[in-house]
Formats: sequence, C-alpha cells, structure tokens
Amino acid sequence: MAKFISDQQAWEGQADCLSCTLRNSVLFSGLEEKDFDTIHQPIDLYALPVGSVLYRAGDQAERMFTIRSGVLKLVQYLPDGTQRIVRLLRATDVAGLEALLGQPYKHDAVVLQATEACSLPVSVVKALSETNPKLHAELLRRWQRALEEADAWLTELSTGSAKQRVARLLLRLVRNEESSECTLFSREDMGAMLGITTETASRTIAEFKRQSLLVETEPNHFLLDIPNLEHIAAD
Amino acid sequence: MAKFISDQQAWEGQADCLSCTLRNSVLFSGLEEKDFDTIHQPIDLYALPVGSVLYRAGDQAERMFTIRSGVLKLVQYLPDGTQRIVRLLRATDVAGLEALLGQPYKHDAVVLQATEACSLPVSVVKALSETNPKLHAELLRRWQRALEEADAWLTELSTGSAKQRVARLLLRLVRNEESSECTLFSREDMGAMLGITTETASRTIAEFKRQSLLVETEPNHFLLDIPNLEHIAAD
DNA sequence: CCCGGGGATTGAGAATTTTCAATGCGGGTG
DNA sequence: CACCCGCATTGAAAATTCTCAATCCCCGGG
Repeated sequence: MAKFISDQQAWEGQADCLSCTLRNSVLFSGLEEKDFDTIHQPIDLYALPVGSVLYRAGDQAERMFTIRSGVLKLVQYLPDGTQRIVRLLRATDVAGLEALLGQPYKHDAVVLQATEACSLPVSVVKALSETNPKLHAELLRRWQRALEEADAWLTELSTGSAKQRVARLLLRLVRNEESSECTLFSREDMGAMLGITTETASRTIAEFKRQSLLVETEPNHFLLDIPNLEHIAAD
Repeated sequence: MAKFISDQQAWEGQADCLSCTLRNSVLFSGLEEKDFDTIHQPIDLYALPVGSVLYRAGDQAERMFTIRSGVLKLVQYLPDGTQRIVRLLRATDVAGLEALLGQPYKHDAVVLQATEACSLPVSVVKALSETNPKLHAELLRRWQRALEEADAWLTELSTGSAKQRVARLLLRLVRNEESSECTLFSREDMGAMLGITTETASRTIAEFKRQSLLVETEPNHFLLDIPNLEHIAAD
C-alpha cells in the first residue's frame, strides 16, 4: 500500500480533504465542496520519519505542506556553517508559503518528531486562493502567524540568560496543550533555537532536572513545573 | 500650512499618489489611474521627528503606513520591561500590515531617523487589494519580506559573539546603498537589536573605531571598512 | 552478552559578557 | 559662561557562557 518516494518519505495515499479530520483548523478550512472540483492535481499524504527533510533552502518551491501531526524545524545556515533554527512547525501549520510567490524555499525543513503532512501543489493553492476569498484570507493569516512567531523568537528566545531562554522555550512547548508534559529536542537543536551552545543547553536542562523543574516521566518526556519555570523566565 | 496633529507629528498635506516619486517601488506601484477613483478617504503625508511614535503595540490598527524616507524601529517588550527591537523600517517599507487582518498593532513603531510617511486607511488598502491583483500580490511580497527580515535577524544578528553581531549589523546598514557610509543608532538601540547590553555595544563600536574599521566622517556618521568587517562577521 | 556509536552530561579553564560605577563629552539653558 | 542632562566611553570585578575534553549512558548489532 505504502509507496516509497525515497528511503525517507513514505507515501500514504491521496488525501481526502473533504473528510479531513483537521478540516476546521487547516489551511483549506474555508473551502467549499465545489472548490474541490477545481483541484486536478492530487494532494498527497506523506509520513515522514525523524530526520527526514521535507525540502531544502534554495530548492525550487513547487509545493506547500500542511502539517497534520509531528514537529519540523526550519533551519537557516550562517556562512560559517553553524545552523540556526528560526521556527518550529506543528499540527495545522503551513510549510513553504514562499512557494506562493515563486521564490525558492528559504529554509531546510527537517523532521524533529514523526510527521504527517499533506503536500499541496502551489498551482492548486494559487488557483483556489484567487477564487476563494476565505482561503486567501487564511493565507494572509498564516503569513502573519509566522511573522509573530519569528518576532517572539527574537524577543523571548534570543534575549536574556540561557536559563531564561530555556525556561521560555519549555513553556512555549506546552502552551495551548492540555497537559504540561512535552517531549524535548536534542540539546544541539535546543541550542540552535536559543542561540546558545549544546553544552549550555545540556547544563541548563540538567540543572532544571535536579531542581525538579522538569520531571522525566518517560524517557525524554518531561512534566514541567510551570509556575516556577515562569518565575525563572520572567526574571 | 503644516497643521499639527500632535506636538510630535506634523501633517504635511494629502499625498498625490499619482505623481509620487516612489511610485515604482511603493506598495501602490501596481495601481492604475482608475484605481485612485475608488480612494475616497484621504491619504495623508506626515513628517515625523526623531523619537515620535507612529503607533503603539496593542493599539487598534486602522491605518497602514508607507515609509517614504527615514528609519523606524519596531519594538516589543518583555514582561520585565526590557525592550527588543525586532525590525527596522526604511524607505518603501510598509508598517502595520497586521491592520489588514483586523489585528491590533504588534509593536511600538518609533522614529529613529526623521521620517516621512504616507498614512493609508486600512479600508482603502483592503478595498483596493480586493479588486487589484497587483496590489494584492505586492502585499504578500511585503509580508514575506518582513518574514525574511525577521529570520535574518535571528540568524545574523542574534547569533555569535558581540563583535560578529555588531559587524553584521553595520554591513546590513550599508547593503544596497551606493556609499559605504551610514548613520549609527544609539548604543542602547544597537544593544536592543543585537540582544547585548548597551555597554557591550559601546565597547565594540569604540574598538572598531580604534581599529579604523569605522571612520567618523561627520558626527555620528561613519565610513565602513567593508572587507575587514566582513572578515569579522564571518568568523 | 559484549561492544561500538551517538547523544547527554560534567569538569575546568579561558574568553566573553554583564554589572555597577565613574568619567568624559557636547549641546542647550538659565 | 557655567551648569546640566543625556549619552558614550571606560574600568574592574563578577557572572555567565564557551571551549575542549573526558566520561557516562543507553541502545542496537553482532
């Protein structure tokens, strides 16, 4: 059933957008039944294992992606090769907005937690957005959301001491979640999100664990002491 | 002739968009003559002195602005009151895109260098963008440009040592300029852009001056030694 | 079951940055 | 013309972070 596109990406079939379980929160939420008639190219559904690459910076951008589950990082590189993670994408987020403008992808998009994604040909999104004002407004909102996210990373995750940054990142990971538990990223990735070194990220997390600000419920799965983390984040 | 809206903002009259000198690079570049008939609300032109505030975070956003000249900072605040500058706006940039989505402004917009700006009622931009696809595409490009700018600030200006960040900021200020001269901001603002303290910003600039990487041609006006700054920025 | 590899953790010294305080500088005011 | 105010600069010690290296730990392969 599953046809392998590469050794890293498993094709899971064509999406059935009309009965999509994310229908209400997803990019296409504003579409009406008739709109789907105009979709001639298939919308594919992929299962992406940890470490796989959705696209690379500089690639010709012909597709956009709706994330159904999982977590991706958007990575940029400095001339000297160090990587900086500029954003995370999670369920209902859209990857590859720049495709709409005919620009190449601006980041590497790499899977951090096993991901399911719908692949939308730009031509489809472009065509629909021209006839469907709701989709169009939704696209603007996505752009603005990405921008707010980038601004928040500047003010919250790139300012203050390492302890503050780590605390703010942790709090961010459980915001809008029902439980105050979360799965952590590698220390290297945390460092690349916060503009600190891997070792500093590791030391800070280790210290938080010793102080029981983090309790490891399962391997690499942590329960957060939100009030005290907020205290650290604030000052 | 100049009617004062407040003690800080001087009204300079209504804009004559058709004969705007920035007509080709500005948001409204795609408009045709007939489009201007649909503009019923006036587009005002303001002269904004250093330190004046175009809008504040949280304000109801009813206007967008095209910057004709000058420099503004977009500022966000952490709960503890420290400020972080997340972007600069200069000639041809648009301020207040979030207005289009009916959201309040997300930043304080504060004038760093004397600024001239056109004030566009959101209703006008919204109406025109629905009938004029060029304007619409231009809006998307503006959003994407802001996003790229935010990403660049994360990777270039919030990563690496203070020396590297300052060098990268300086280089950024003269990119796409004919001359390699620029006017510097206060050390406090530079710190807020780079996520470092005022003193570190000051020490770094002073050191660059001693090393002749910066030569003060006029008060607060500097000529940059681009190759050597690039060397510092890279490693 | 042992071994090897990759990530996490820890240590220790070096380097950088912050902090707090003092001093210098220039422009405007009384 | 002296004084003041705001900002830039500088100093010195404290604190943080980085660097480089050594373990440690877990997990899967042989």
